[in-house]
Amino acid sequence: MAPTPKGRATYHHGDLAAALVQTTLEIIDEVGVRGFSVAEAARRTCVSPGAPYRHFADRDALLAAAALEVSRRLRAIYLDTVADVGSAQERLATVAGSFVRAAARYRGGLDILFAPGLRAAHPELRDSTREFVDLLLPSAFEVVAPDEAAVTAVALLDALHALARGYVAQLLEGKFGDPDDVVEEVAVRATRAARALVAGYGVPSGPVREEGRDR
Amino acid sequence: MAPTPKGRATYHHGDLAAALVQTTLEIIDEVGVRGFSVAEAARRTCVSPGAPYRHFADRDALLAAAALEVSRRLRAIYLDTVADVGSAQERLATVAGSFVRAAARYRGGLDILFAPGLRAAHPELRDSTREFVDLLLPSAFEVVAPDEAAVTAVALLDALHALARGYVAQLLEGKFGDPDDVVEEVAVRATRAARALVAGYGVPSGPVREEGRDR
DNA sequence: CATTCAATGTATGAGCCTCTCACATCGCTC
DNA sequence: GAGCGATGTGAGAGGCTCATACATTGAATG
Repeated sequence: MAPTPKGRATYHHGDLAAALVQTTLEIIDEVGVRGFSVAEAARRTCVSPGAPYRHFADRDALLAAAALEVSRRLRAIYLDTVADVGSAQERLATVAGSFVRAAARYRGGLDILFAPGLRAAHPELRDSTREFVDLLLPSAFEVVAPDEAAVTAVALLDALHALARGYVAQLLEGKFGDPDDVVEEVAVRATRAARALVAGYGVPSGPVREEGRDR
Repeated sequence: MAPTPKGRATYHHGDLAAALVQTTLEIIDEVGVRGFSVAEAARRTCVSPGAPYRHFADRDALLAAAALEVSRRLRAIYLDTVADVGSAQERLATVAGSFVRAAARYRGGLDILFAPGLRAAHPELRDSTREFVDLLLPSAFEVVAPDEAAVTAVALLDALHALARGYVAQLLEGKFGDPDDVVEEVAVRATRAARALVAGYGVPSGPVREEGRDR
C-alpha cells in the first residue's frame, strides 16, 4: 500500500523541484558544496532518494538550478539597492561593494554560483551572470570615453566583474578573517578599487599611457 | 606471498606522496576536480586504494597538497618572467597578465587552487597565496603615496589579487570562449585593468573623492 | 462520471567511492 | 640480525549517484 511517506500528506509533493532548490540552498549554507548530497536533499524534503532525478538530470543540474536561484536573488538586491544611485561612476563603484555585502548574506549560494566546474558545464549559469552584467552596460557607456565606447565599456564591466568576484572569493574563504566581521570593511575596499578602475577607463587612453615603463 | 603489485618493482613505492600529487594534477587536467577520485589516483600510481590514506588524511588533503604544488609553480613562473620588469607600476600590471597566461597553462591546477571549499578548509593554501602576494609588496610600496603607505599598499595588492583571480575564473569557465584561443587577449585586458588600478591607488586620495555621489 | 495517460514518486539495486582496520612487508637502527 | 616504525595490501562497512521497473495520482477526455 505504501502510505504517503513520512513527512507528507499527499503522494505527490506539489512542487518538488522548487522545494529541492530551497533545501539545497539551506544544506549548502550549513555544510558547503562538498558536504551536499542529492540523497540528503531528498531526505530533508521527505521524498525517496530517487525522486529528485525526476526533476534534475544529475547532482550538478540541481546545484546549477540552485545557483541560478541565487543569481536571481542577487539581481533583486541590485535592483533594490543600487539601480538608483546618482551618478554612473558611483553606480558602478557601488555595485561592487553591494555585491560583496550580498556575498556575506548568501554565503553558500555564492560558493555554488562560482564553483569552477559548475559554471564551465552549465552555460545558463554564465548567461545569468552575463545578463546581470548587462544591466550595468548603460552606466558603463556613460562613463567611458565616447570613441570606441562599445569595446571599452564591455572591457570595463569585465574588469569590474573580475574585481568583485575576486574580492568575494577572498572574503568567503576567510582570508581577511571571519566574513561576518570584515564584510563591511571589504565592501568599502571593493568600492574604492572599483572607483579606481572606473576612473582608469574613463580617460580616453587611461591615466597611464600605453608604455608605462618610462613615465 | 603477495608479489609486488603490478606496476612496481618493490613493495614500497619510494615517494608515494609526491607521485600521488603529480598524478592528481594529471587527472584534474583531464577530468576536472569533480571527476577526480582518490581511488583513480591510487590506480594510476599502481598502489592499493587504501595506500593514499597513509599520506593524506582525506581526499581534500590530497587535493590541497596538489594545489600547493600548483602555487609553487606559479611562484616560479613569477620569479622567471615578472620579477625583473622595469618599473614598479609595470611590474604590478604585468603580474596580472602573466597570471592569466599561467592559468591557461595550468588549467586544472588553478581550478583546485581556487576551489572555494578547499581554500576555506586549508589555511596553508591561503598562506601560499599570501606569500606570493607579499613578493609584490615592495613594488606596491613604490607605487603608493607615501602617507599611509602601508595600509594602501596592502589594499592595492588585495585589489590586484582580486582582479587577477576574477579574470582567471572567467577565462577558465569559458566566458570569453575557448581559453586557449582567448588567453592572450584576456591577459592584455587584465594587464590594462591592473594598470588602471595601480594608477588609481597611486594618487594620494584616489582620483575620485570620498563622497563621489555629487561630483 | 469512468477511463486513461502522463507526470511524479517509490523500491531496489548495481557500481563506485571514501575511509577504516587488521595484517604483511620492508628499510633502518642498535 | 632482531626489532620497530613506516608504508602497503586486502577486505569491507557505509554512503552516494543514478538506472530501472513499478505504484500512485491529477487532469483531460469521452
